[in-house]
Amino acid sequence: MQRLLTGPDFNFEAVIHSHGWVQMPPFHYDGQRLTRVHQLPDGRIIRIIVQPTGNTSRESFLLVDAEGPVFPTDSAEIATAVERILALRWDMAAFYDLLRAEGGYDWVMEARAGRLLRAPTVWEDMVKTLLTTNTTWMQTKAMVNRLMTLGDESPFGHAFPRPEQIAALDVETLTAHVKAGYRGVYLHAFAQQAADLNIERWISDEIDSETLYKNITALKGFGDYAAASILRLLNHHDRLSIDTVARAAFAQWHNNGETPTDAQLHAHYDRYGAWRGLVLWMDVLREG
DNA sequence: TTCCAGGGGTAGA
DNA sequence: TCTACCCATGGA
Repeated sequence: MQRLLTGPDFNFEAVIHSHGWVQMPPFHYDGQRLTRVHQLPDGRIIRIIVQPTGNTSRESFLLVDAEGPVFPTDSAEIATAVERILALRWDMAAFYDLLRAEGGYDWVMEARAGRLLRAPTVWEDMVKTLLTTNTTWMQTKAMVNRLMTLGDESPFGHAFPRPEQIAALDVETLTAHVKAGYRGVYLHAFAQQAADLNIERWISDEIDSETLYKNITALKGFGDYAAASILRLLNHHDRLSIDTVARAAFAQWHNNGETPTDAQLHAHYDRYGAWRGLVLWMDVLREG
């Protein structure tokens, strides 16, 4: 058990429900505790358990526990994973300053929204994003659930499969097992390239958004929507992830119910500069 | 049966 | 750069 400092502008519930990842393994949320089946670098599989201190959602500490073959020397690795998962180290001050100046987004500051739930690896976030393209959310979850069975087993369930495990399968087997449809070849090709591309380094602040965009869209199956979505999880918000959800949100809040063109979306959100993508996502998350 | 979903690749202009 | 067409899957 360890305690992690979150800072004052952190809301556990807001991060948990910042998008759909919480609905898919290896995440699980029971309403109080976020758990995640986590594979350590040496292959051991543990379950990480995170909950805010007390029963409120705005405490400044998180309680982090782990089950399974855990050693005291794992605490740093676990803390790093949790910081990554909950975007603990994101500084939201500039974002909130912008929204205060712009007006109309008081709920974002009240909810301490803006941080996004992420996997501990770029690989997992990119694979899941690929499986959101041109399909329903229900099918995305089904594909991810089937994909999970290709990862190593543990008493807590499967760990998310590693790139080499996906790459080791032949494309036909992978596609049939996941029922990934035409995405199967993209998934397999990505798995084969992931290590050489050193994608885990893409989390680094040292790589600019434009370079990351070019690297991501160079991969088959990752277009503008997917790249912007992945960049958002990498804390780069200067691109709009335009999909049916974004169009529906814009139609509801800004366009009298009419589906906007991409040009309309760009015209509206460009004023938010480096934060435009996250502002759009706040409109998606906004409730009545 | 047809449409389409948290889109993207490709050929042809 | 822009458009038309194609892509597996499965719920509505």
